[in-house]
Amino acid sequence: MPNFTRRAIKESFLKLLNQRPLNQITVKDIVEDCGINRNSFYYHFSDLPALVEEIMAERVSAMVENHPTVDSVQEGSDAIVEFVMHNKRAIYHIYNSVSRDVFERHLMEVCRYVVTTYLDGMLEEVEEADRDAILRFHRCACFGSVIDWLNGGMKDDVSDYFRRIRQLRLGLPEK
Amino acid sequence: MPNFTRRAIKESFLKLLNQRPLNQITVKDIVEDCGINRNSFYYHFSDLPALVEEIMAERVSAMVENHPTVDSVQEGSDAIVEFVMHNKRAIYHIYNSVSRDVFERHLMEVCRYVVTTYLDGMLEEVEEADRDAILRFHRCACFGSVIDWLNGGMKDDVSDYFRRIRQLRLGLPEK
DNA sequence: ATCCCCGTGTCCGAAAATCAGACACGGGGA
DNA sequence: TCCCCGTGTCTGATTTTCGGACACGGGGAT
Repeated sequence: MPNFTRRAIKESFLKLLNQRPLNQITVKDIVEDCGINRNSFYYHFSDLPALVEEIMAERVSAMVENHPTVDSVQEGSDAIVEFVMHNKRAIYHIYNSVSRDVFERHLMEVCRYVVTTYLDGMLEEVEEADRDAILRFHRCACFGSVIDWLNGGMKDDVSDYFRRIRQLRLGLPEK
Repeated sequence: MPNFTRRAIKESFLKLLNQRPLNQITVKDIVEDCGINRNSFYYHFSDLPALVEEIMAERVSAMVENHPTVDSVQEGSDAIVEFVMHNKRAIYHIYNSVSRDVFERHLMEVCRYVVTTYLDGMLEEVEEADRDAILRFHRCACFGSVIDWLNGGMKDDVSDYFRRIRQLRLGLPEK
């Protein structure tokens, strides 16, 4: 549980990320913000990209843990919406920066988790190849919705996008 | 700035203090809550009363720093009200425990600061002995208001008490 | 082009903080 | 009375943080 410095570094980073884009945040800024020695930063993280990587991975697993039993695609997408809306500004800065790939990779991982957790049980009688295709379709739909929302200036509520997807039920075999 | 463990101890303590009275909180509870070794607690604080003492003192100075230029008794009492209302449950548990004296001592210090900061300038032509008496009266009035509020079950808004005091202007020489 | 400032990443040894493990003490319940 | 549990203290090992230094490279100024 300890390693409070490690946590303080992350908090300072996210705090700064809510103020300006990532490429305007230096290691020096972070260590000065939480008042620690610069070497202590490098003791915990090899460099700044490593910090970004860890935070992204952390958010994914935290979200998964907060919704351990996703028993409906509603709950699943709610988790994604909650995550995205709560970290709105930080996501904006990460997305519009050199670390876009890191964010997209983890976002895709979240979508994969949510979609497979819910849909897998509904596709038991579907052939393996078809099932993979359907899951991939839904996963990419979730992912793309968030990306679209980001590119659209983050104006609308993301949940609208997901609601539309659920209503369409594209790629789902008729019962 | 560092010493994050020290801060984590305080946060855990206040967290627990929002759940149950102080005499039901042990050192063991605190160290387990923030996941540190028990010795690390004793490294930072000699014992639990010392922790209470430091937190109280800290809140006083924080409040003073947040209102560096109290240019009206309105602002001054607002600071007290804000402090009291924001730490409602914690104050309740501290007040109804063995550490009541610690709380009262620091609360009185807050009132002293607020009252003297504002009233001192208004009492320049008053004699030394009278000025002291007037200041003491107002200081104790602020202090007593909070105590009264605590004893009354913390139901009303404390600001009502202060408003009444300001309206009465007892002990203030007529201009 | 050159200089210079600044952040980076790395190293070192010193200092501080955290740890595990033990001990005696005292209060309170069985 | 015995026993459990939290306390407060100690020791030494380990981890973490620190200050200070270094070379490197990019970018702005001259």
